[in-house]
Amino acid sequence: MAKKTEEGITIEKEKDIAEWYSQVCLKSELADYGSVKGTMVIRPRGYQIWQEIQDYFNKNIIEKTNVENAYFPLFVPESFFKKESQHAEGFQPEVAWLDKKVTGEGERLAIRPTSETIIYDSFSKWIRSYRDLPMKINQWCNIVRWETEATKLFLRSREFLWQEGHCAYETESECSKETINYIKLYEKLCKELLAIPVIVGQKTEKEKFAGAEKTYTIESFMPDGKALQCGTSHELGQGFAKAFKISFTDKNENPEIPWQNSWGLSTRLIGAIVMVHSDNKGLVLPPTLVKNKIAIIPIIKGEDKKVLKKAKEIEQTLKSFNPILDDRLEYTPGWKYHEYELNGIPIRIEIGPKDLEKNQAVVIRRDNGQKKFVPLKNLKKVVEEELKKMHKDLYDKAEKFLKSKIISAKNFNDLKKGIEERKLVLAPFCGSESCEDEIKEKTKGATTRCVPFGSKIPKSDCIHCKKKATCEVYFSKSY
RNA sequence: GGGGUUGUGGUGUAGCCUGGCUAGCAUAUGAGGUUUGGGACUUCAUGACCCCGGUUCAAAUCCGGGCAACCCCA
Repeated sequence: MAKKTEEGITIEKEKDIAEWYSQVCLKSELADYGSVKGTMVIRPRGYQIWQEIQDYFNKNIIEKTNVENAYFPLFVPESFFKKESQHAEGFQPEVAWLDKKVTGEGERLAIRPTSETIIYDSFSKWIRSYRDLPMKINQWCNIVRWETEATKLFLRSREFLWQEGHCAYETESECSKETINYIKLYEKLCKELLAIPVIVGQKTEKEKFAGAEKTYTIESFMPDGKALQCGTSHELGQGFAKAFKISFTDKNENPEIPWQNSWGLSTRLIGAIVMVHSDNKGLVLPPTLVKNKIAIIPIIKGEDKKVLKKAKEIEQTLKSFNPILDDRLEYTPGWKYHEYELNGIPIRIEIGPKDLEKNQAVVIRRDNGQKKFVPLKNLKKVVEEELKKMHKDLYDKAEKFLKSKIISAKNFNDLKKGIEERKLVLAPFCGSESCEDEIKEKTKGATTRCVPFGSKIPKSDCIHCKKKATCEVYFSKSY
């Protein structure tokens, strides 16, 4: 049973989204601030969402693509870390180190900002023959990236939870194909489980993962006009394999180097869900993510026991939705409505004396407040339908929003104006890192999000430097 | 990286400028009573000045340092 909360959300999403976001996360009891700067406590309600994501992931991605879950150590020796130079350089600014004084050993230890290095050290011992390939490993773990900038619950914290998949293949083509497949599976997860539409594409040279040849990404767009990277899949080529001396003997007894990819998504997704779906009453969640999909609220008058009896019958009928029957007498129905709205319970069912007479119950949807008077015999069917509809409606609404924010830029002014208006701007681009830096500076913070899948090489010139464009890329501000 | 704002019971705040009584209010929490179709009422109880130092007869208030949070800009 939910505990009493002080009050609801006191600021509107439209007025101050940063404050609103914090309030929703804290007051709906998804998370709390940790005592150490930049850390967060994921509370049971938040962790439950993470578990739903894990369940979906293990069932639909890990099992179906023959990946095995495992666990690797938290600490990465500095010597491992330095083996792949681009990787080391890229992550260097945000790694937290354990000093030699602490370790008592000859070298510092990094607290993993990602686990390529320590996992590939194991791969070098485990991979001997083509018969060992493909090797496909995933781990669920925590990660530390010592951000110095302002942090935000779920979206940017120094420690977070994620999964990281690491695979090694015999051939480049198999590796490429699978790298793309994983990003598409992430897209599917966002749609089916989170009701969040994303743009799938490839990162530019500047934005790709340190040490990767190609990085694919899914990008969602937040109501405040900032993009949020929701998951990535990296084609690593043979760089790490060479650095970690991973090799195998092929069918013809020749020594070969395997091709690798890695892919991950994190608790950041929980932040995306809050941002995209929730409203001024509090949390709104796609029903798939919620264990207790229904709150049943009996309206009890005096000594009358009939209503409560009926409410208990309804509880039994709807058992598969794990309903909460809130028969507490110390709170008024109105109070309970607010409480379950704040906490994002998808459907509320009210049953009172008036309903008893008509043999019905009142079904209210959390996302749109829609109220339906439903004959008791149809209750289960209606609830089932509404839950399904709710998921679709949430997705459709978010997709409509996303589409409304996308514009195409023909010249640099369009781009600048679009960024000022907090849009997601598609523009022809040369692909150079320095050009990207200059655009960021001139637009006050626009970065490239991705080159969307299926886009063609434009015939026009780069929106900024006027050299020949090599791709069409989305620009926006981002988290 | 640069700038700004703010730290008072569990939570949100008043008081600070102009130092001085028992640190006020709301909400939450515990116990009791009355209630129950959109955050009911009531009685009693519990509970706070971020940390360290300085000035002073006297510091929540003034000064210095630290720590933390939030916001804006790069």
